[in-house]
Amino acid sequence: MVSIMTPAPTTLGFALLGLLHQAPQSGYGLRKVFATSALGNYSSSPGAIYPALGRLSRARLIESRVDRARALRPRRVYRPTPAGTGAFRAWLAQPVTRGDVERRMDDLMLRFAFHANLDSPSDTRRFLAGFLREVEDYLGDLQRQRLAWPPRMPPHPRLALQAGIERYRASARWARTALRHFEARRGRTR
Amino acid sequence: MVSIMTPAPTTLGFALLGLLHQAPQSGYGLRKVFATSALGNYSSSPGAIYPALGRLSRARLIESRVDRARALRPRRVYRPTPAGTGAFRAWLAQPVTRGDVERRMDDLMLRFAFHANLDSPSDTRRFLAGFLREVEDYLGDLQRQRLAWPPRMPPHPRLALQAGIERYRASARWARTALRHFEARRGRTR
DNA sequence: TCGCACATGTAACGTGTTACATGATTCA
DNA sequence: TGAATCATGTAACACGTTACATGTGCGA
Repeated sequence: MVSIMTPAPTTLGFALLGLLHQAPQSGYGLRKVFATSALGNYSSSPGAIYPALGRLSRARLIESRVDRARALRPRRVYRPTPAGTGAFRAWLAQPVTRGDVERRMDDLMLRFAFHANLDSPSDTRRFLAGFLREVEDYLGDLQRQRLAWPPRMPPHPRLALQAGIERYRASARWARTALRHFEARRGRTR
Repeated sequence: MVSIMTPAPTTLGFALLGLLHQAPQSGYGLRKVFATSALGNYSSSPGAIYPALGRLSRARLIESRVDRARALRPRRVYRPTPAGTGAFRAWLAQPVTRGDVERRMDDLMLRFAFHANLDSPSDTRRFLAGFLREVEDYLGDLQRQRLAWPPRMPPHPRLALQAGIERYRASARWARTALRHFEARRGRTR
């Protein structure tokens, strides 16, 4: 449960929280993960990471201790608190909204990737089913827009719309495949 | 030519500039366009639009006059200046970068759509060729990442990567089709 | 008369970006 | 000796979001 009165973390905050669920780490370690892994879309700049860690700390979602293993170069190592684990799980289990698929596709894929930490196939299926529903919905709207397009206009805007349609079609196909993957595993999860 | 010392407009600024090239409009009119058309991803909130118009004005990229057609309800109507037209064209003709395809796909599609205003098939071809090159480049990286993935990991992150790959594949296919469209028109443009 | 569309703005707030600051350790 | 890496942070800045403020004209 997130304690009331603290604003919800941003996507960057949840990404950090998720990484800390895989292994407690220092700010510098987290920066390296962002700089090298496919999460590279998210900034690894210290001006983003350290304040975000500070906010998570103040919200009591993570806690830190100073690691003096090598005495002269101490690192501050962060780990999630129980409240942080709760907030993280709640974030993962959030229903997929129309706004998410319209504007926050990257966030959605991040959330999906972190379902690996949750290890709850039913939540993953719910996520994928919701994702597919919203994508198909939006796709319908886009296609209706294309049909309603005034003819005899320059081709560029229509082509730009078409690009979007094809990207969302690819997402829908992906979701159907992924859903089959997790349907197949239904009932026989460790 | 953009006068030196004024910072470059944001994407929202260029979007406004582009719309004003189609027809001079008031802030309210522009807001409606954002609220109703497929540009809906960009915010139509007054707190974004009006300050952006103010910045464009200060940079002398647009100018405004007060329309008193119906006297008691005046509107401030904006139109691009010659400098604004120059900046807009320069924005459209900018080469597509790796960073653009990685993180600013929406901006790219907006730019592509506004090529309709430019009406220069060679610029459009250059844009599409650059776009295709960078997308294929990035796709190569993503696919190498997938191959290098440590086996025996939970499937979620790999599937998230796969989703990205398929979206970019769709973009590459789209670009090839669009490029053929403009190649076909080569030489016989009005 | 009520509420909606027209029309333009400002203020507070949070966040990310860029750039800077600091200092130790390791390796060529 | 000097550069790169380890490690943590701060400050200035611009931007978008949300919410608020203000007032007219028009149709039900």
